[in-house]
Amino acid sequence: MLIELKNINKINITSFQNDLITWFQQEKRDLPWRKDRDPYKVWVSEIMLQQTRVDTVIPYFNRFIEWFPDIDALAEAEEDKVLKAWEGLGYYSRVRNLQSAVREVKEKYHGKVPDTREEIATLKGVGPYTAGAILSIAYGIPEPAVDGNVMRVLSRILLIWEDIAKASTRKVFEEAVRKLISHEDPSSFNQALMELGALICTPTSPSCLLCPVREHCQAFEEGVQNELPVKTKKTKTREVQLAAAVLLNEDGKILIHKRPSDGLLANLWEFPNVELHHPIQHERGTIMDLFENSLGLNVHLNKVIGQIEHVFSHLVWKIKVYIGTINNKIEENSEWKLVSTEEIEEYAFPVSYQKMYQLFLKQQRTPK
DNA sequence: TAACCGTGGCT
DNA sequence: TAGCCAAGGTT
Repeated sequence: MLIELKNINKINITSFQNDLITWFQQEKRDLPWRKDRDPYKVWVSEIMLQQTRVDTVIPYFNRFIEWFPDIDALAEAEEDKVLKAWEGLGYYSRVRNLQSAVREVKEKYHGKVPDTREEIATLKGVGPYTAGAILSIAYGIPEPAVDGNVMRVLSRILLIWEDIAKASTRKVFEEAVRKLISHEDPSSFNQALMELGALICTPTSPSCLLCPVREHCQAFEEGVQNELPVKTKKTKTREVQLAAAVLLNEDGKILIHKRPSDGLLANLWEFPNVELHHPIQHERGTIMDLFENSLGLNVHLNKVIGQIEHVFSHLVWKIKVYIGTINNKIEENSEWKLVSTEEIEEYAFPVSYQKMYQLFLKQQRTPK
């Protein structure tokens, strides 16, 4: 760590801070979470922005703040409505953790978001980056907020060759930021590093000729900006075969199921489905048996209406989609619901099952 | 440490 | 197109 950071001595820190912050003040994007420094809104935006693009987040952020304008509103909301607000954003545990943490802030901290790293970092879903982001942006405290942008930018400026895919590497950059950060304007400094990474110092083909801190950049000086940062490749995804069905009862209502409260897509809704472990199970009759065993209901699968391939970050679902019927009377409870096509809009589904529902609607429009 | 946890845009 | 990538956190 010390060996890497010797390159900090080559930086004129005051000049670097000034060039970076001046550029940021002139060029920063007008984003909805930059309208004020409300710690709650900063917090919501930082959670949404985790592994998610700015353009994707903007409409979600606006609607989320409209539905849940403050800590009280989110603390008191139904989880199903909170998940509906997050529908399509991905990484759904983020918002369940956020609501849990907001409730803790309401009860334990009288509704005020903590302003120390020790306290804020204990909140669910608030890791080292998010803690630093809230502390610096909402409270003006000079704490590092090291995300992928910051590691990319500083790896180039300081010529740091450590693998940023390794979790332990983040500490190297936090130490660097602690030495570089402006104590006059920590908020602008941290945001400027990220903004620079997003707009200028991009992963591929960085716009060095437009860069406000080019003269401080050791990678540019050596012509190796395209070799940084060092990031090892991830392992490839595994494949899961599923059969899923839109099942209608005698009244034309659709059977839906709430997923378990942990693991993939936790607490989101889905259509009944079974995993196909062996090739032999791909016969329709066998799949019907699997459904009946899994649901404890008399199921008839009418026909296949399509095939869906859905890619997650670490696995691929290949879903054979059926339309079918159920004869038995079903007891609705917290886990199983029979819903009309109007009522279904109130439930949060992952994108894979939204695609499946679109297949069903298309089938309804063009019967036989 | 490395796997898990989503989605959509880009090359 | 298939892989890479984006303001990470949890286990």
